[in-house]
Amino acid sequence: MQGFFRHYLSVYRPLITKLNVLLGEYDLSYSLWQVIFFVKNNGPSTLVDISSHYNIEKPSITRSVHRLEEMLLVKQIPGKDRREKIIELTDSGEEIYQTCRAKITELEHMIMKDIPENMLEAAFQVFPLIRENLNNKEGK
Amino acid sequence: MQGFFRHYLSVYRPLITKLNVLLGEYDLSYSLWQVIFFVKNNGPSTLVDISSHYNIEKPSITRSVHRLEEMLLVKQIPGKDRREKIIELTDSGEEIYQTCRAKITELEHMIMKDIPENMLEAAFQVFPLIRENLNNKEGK
DNA sequence: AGAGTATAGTTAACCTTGTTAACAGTTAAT
DNA sequence: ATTAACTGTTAACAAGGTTAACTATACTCT
Repeated sequence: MQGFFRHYLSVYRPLITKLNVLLGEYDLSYSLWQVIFFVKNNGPSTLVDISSHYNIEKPSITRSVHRLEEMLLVKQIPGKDRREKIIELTDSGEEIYQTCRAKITELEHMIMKDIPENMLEAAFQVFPLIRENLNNKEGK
Repeated sequence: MQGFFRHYLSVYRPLITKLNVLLGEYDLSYSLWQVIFFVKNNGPSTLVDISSHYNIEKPSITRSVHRLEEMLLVKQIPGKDRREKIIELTDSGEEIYQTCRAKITELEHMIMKDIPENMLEAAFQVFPLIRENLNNKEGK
């Protein structure tokens, strides 16, 4: 099983490139998409929510959110704690989410074409386990 | 099987971070390691060899190779075509290859701990197939 | 043999996306 | 009431990719 990382990583650049081309049509990139995706699927969120979920430092999230605000895909809503900035998708944010989501799913299908179901299944399940192990090592 | 990309990508940052910490002990990073790895496993190579294997543009490879030369891990050897720059590992390059290779394999084992063999096997086989599909879409 | 074309590598300028450090404003704790 | 902790922002930086333009060398082909 030597070479696991190498095999894993060799997929990364072609994949992220394709995703960025796809999202680029809507002036998005995967890093922006991640924010949209999170807010859509977790409801109104603070920057810390997003930051800690993806393990990305706050300044990076600040930047992404600012861009999404400029693009009017995301807006701030009032909250009790006035330190926090709570954001949610705007209507056009929702729209673009649906569109991109569909396109990404389509791409997923194309990429998994002709690959046996059971293999994909197994791979699919492996990722969370690996991430678990990666995190555990962290705390050790 | 929706969410395949997301699951895949959620592993990337923790993994590459760990690798970069590991390699950082030897003043390397994964991008430099890729060059060392390629040259070790493919014998003396030109920058174009490396560039086209990883689908990374030449200037990026130029930069990496220059760094490795400064670190004396890689050296140029004479070739017939005087446009080409053919490089191979130096002795200390070989040494550091062996060391890092061992460390990476060790990390691989730790990360795959307690994950059923058959799942890993399947995942392992899936990566090349996915890359294939990604590339085919390219040419279409 | 010479003109034009193709290829290898380099340099410079730039972009994206991450990081740290320092700070302001707000809330919580003692 | 002070002090401590937390949220978000800004600024400066780093890694690692890109494109465009260039030099030097090799190849092609009448």
